[in-house]
Amino acid sequence: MIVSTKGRYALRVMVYLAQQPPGAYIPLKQVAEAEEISQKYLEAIMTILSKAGMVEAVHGKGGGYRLNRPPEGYTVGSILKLTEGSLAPVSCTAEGPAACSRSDCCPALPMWEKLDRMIDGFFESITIRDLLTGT
Amino acid sequence: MIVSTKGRYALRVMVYLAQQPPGAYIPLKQVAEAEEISQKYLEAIMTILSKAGMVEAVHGKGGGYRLNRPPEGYTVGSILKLTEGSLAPVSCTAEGPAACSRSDCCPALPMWEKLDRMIDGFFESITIRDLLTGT
DNA sequence: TATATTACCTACCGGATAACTGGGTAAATA
DNA sequence: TATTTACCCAGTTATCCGGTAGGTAATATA
Repeated sequence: MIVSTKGRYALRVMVYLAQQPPGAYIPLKQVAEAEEISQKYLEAIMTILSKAGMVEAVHGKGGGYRLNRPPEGYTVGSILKLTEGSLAPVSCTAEGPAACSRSDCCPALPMWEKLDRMIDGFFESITIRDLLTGT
Repeated sequence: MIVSTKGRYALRVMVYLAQQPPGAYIPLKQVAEAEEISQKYLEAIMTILSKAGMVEAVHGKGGGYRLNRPPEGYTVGSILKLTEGSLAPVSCTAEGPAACSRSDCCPALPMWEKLDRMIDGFFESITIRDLLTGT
């Protein structure tokens, strides 16, 4: 599976936050209830997004999360890469120490690389705004 | 991971068989050694391909496997779908009892469906011959 | 007929990962 | 000071991937 619930939950939260009054901080509890997602599980996901600067977090009463850019400022790819780690559909295209030992003679490698680029281009061409408007 | 070693091994075996003398039956042992793949693991994969009519199998001495079509008669997609079961990058596009309960209001569903079609089209447009010739 | 060679079948196993859950601590407000 | 929130860490359960072990059935050759 190329995209787990982790990444899909992250997208749903971003879309939900984009639909809230501008500037308002939304507590996680509200998001979890509205989206019917385990609050505990969401905590881990939101912390990733927060640390990466995708959302703004405020502790304490009246706090919560909010977007710090307009919805078109987030590509789907940027969010998925954060939460999923990678969008690569196969391990064959890994470089460095994890590289495949047959990469220099593998007849399928060019295909995997092409697929990699295609998927990356696909997700980078879509923003949270596109998801909102159904474009 | 959208394509596991199972599917990748299957592709490598098909490419290997395509490179052998036409009509010859190749024992699995030879394939496993040449491709450095666990023979036992390959057995399970080849049985799938054989049952689906992708290769011809002959028992006993002098037996083995061979292709029953020219290399361009096999799409990469047809082989991967067999061994992987599905090429879907997310479970969101599943239908029937496994369908997502939020499918009627999910803002991301159209995106997943589009990705599904894109990946399917990609793999169906490539044949074993393309892998052989590097086209 | 006996033996070697091959495909095929069933069952099992260890490790990794996904998807949570529980129990805290730290920061901010009322 | 009490409450509300984000954040941190450790465990848990189930699933699946990749592989192994030990057989049986089919075919050829001596």
